[in-house]
Amino acid sequence: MAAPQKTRPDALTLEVVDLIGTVVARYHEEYDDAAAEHALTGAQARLLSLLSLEPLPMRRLAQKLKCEPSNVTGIVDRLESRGLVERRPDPGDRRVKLAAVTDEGRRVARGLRDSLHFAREPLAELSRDERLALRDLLQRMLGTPS
Amino acid sequence: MAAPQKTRPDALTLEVVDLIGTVVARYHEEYDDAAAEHALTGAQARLLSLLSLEPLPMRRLAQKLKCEPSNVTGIVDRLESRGLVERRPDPGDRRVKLAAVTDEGRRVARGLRDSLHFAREPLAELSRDERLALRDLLQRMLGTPS
DNA sequence: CCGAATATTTCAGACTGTCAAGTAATGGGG
DNA sequence: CCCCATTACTTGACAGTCTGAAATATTCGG
Repeated sequence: MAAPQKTRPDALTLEVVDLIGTVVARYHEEYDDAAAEHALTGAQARLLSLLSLEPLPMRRLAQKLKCEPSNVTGIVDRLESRGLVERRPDPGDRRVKLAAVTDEGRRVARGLRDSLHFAREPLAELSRDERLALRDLLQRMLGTPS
Repeated sequence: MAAPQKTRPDALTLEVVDLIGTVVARYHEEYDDAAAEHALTGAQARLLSLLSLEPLPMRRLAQKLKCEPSNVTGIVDRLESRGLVERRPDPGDRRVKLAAVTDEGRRVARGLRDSLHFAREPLAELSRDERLALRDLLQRMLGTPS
């Protein structure tokens, strides 16, 4: 794993990498479209989706979104000003602010998830067996513990 | 509008969608890291890679990057100020400006491509047969005509 | 030759992101 | 108990990406 062997990837690998690039592009396209339908940016949609599962401290949000906490402040500000998210004190630690979806935010998050599920359905092209095979291949590729 | 049938996706489909989300996240992470190694942003790296194949009019660049032409102006400006890209007149149409990589830009683009090929090697986990299977599944999923 | 269409740029504005500095609260050691 | 290093969050300044509208130059059909 350590020593980086810069061997030229073969044609097949390049082809697969290219296909993954296409998947990534399409995924984004559809994600951003779904977000835009609800007047959200991509970052706002991701944050809202995270919060729809459970309230989180700002710091945890930053970790999950892989960005600086100061950035999260702005995104939560914008969602809060639209009434989709609210800040609450953490009863256990007064330094902490918990971001939580409002009822309206939950509604929007649900709509977003539905658009996404429907939009992401290039998978409909595949049979159940093929989806199983694809799942296993992706898991192996990602080094998922099976 | 083609009436959207909002059938609930089954658990397997959700699982695959989730895996694809993970792939997308990892792809980005590695792409941005590779770009950062060369002091480029993601957008600059994408544009430079496009141009390393052939010079393109600003208009075409905007189409390929799926953004407004006015946006491309700024990205090319920044690359040009670093000597990685240059603007040339189009001999056939004086309205058009062709963006082209410089020698230095070509070098950086090559370095970028190499980092990427190496970085994107979660595929190394897969055997040749598995990569073949993955390629076919992705092609079917994307409905590739080619 | 004129006017519509096209290619690019410029500008204003919104959002995402970084970093550095500031405020508030926590908690452990003297 | 109090101090102070640490932690959580916010603020402000700045860079980059993106959009949309307006300005300029050029092309091209009639």
